Amino acid sequence: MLPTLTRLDESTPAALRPVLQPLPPLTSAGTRLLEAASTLFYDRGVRAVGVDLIAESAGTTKKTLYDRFGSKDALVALYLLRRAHRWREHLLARLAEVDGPDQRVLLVFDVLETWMGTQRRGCAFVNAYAELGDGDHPAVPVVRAEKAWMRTLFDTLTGDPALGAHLHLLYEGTLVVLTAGANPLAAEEARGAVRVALGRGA
Amino acid sequence: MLPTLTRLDESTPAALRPVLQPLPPLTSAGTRLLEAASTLFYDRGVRAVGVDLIAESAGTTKKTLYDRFGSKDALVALYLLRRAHRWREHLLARLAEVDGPDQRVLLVFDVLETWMGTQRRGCAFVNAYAELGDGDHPAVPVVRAEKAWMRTLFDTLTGDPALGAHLHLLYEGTLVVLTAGANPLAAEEARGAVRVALGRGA
DNA sequence: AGGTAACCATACCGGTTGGTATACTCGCAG
DNA sequence: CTGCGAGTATACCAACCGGTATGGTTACCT
Repeated sequence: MLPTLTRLDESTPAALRPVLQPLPPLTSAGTRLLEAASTLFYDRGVRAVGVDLIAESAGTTKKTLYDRFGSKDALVALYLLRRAHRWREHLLARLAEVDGPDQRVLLVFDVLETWMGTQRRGCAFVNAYAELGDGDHPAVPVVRAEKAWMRTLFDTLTGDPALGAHLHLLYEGTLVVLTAGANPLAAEEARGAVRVALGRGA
Repeated sequence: MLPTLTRLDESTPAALRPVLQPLPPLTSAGTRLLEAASTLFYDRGVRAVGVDLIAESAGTTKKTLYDRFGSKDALVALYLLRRAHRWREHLLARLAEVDGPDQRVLLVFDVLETWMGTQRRGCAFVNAYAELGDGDHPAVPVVRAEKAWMRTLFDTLTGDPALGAHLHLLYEGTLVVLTAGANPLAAEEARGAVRVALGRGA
C-alpha cells in the first residue's frame, strides 16, 4: 500500500487525493496579503490580528484585501486551507522516502517534531477552532477536514481502523503536550507509545 | 498506590495535593461575576467576551469587576484555576469509587466522555492557550500546571512513566478529536487504545 | 483608443475594547 | 456616631474593530 506518495496515481487512496488539488491563483498583492495574514494569524491568533495590521504588513491597503478576499472570515479560511495543503504536501513527500508501514508511521512523528521545532504555536487548526467555536464560520469545515485527513492517513498506513484511531489520538495528543503542556519530550514519548501500539513492544 | 482518593492523606502523592487547597473567598457580586465570566469564557472564548458583557450578565457593573479582580487577565486566570480545581475534585471523587489501576485508568476516559457530553467546547485550557499564546499572560502557568497534573495522575495510577506518557497523550488526543475533529467515537476508540497500552490486548 | 482589472491612498462609519473617574447608597463594626 | 468596605449607576477615555466609499494611477488586452 502507498508504494509511492510523491505523485497522484491509482494506488493513492481517494481520500488523500485532495492534497494535490491546486489552490486558486492569487494576484501579487493578494499573495503578499495571504502570506502576511498567515504568519500573523498563526503567531498571534485569528481574533487578535486586525485587517488593518494585515494590510500594513503586506505593504498594501485594506481596500485591496477586501477586493481580493471579500471578508476577513474568508481570508481566515483560506489561510487554514493553504496551511493544510502545505502540511500534506510536506508530509507525503517525506513519507515517500521510506518503505514499510511501521517506518512510515514512526516517521510521521519525526516530521511532526521537526515541523513543530520551527512553528512553536502548535496546531493551527486546533487553535483556530478554539477561537471560532462550532459556529458557522467558513473555517470550521477546513478544521474538521484536516482532522479527518490525518485519521484517514493513519488508517491507510496501517490498514486497521482501530490502530489508525490509536495513532491519530497519539498524534493529536503530541501536539497538545508539546505546546500547551510545554513538554519537549512529547514527540519522543509518542514514538515509544507508537511502538507499543504497533505491537513492537515497549 | 492511591488506596483512597476521597481525602488527603500521606498516601496521596504530593504532586496531587494542590487539589484541595481552597480558592480565595469571594464577595457575593464577585461570585456572580466569576460565574458569569466562566460560562461566557468557555462558550465563546476569552478574547471574544468583553468585560462589559460579563458585568451585565452578572447583574453588576464594570466598576465592581475591577474592584474585585483588578484586571480582565486576572479574571481569566482565576476562571481557569477554578475550573481546574473543580475538574480535579470531580475526577478524584469518581476514581475513588473503583479499585485497581487498570479500572481507574479506563474510568478516567469514562469520566472525560461524560464531562464532555455537557461541555461541548473541549478543553478550556487548550482553548485558552490557543488564544493567549506563550506570552506572559497570568493564565499560561495555570494551563501548564493543569497538563502537568494530568500527566502526574497517569504516572501515579500506573507507576510507570512511559505508560503514563502514553495514556496522557491518548487523553489529550481524545479531547481534540472529540471537539475539533467532531468524532463522537473518540472516547470509545480511546478506551480501545488504552487497553492496548495497558497490555490487555486489542 | 478604449476598456478593464489590479493597485494605492485616504478618509470615514458605527460599534466595541479594556480601563478609569465621580458620586451615591447600603450595612455593619468600632 | 462614625468610618469603611461593598455595591450601584453613569459617564468618559483613547484605541481599535470589520467594513465601506471615493478617487486616482498604472499596465495590459482588444
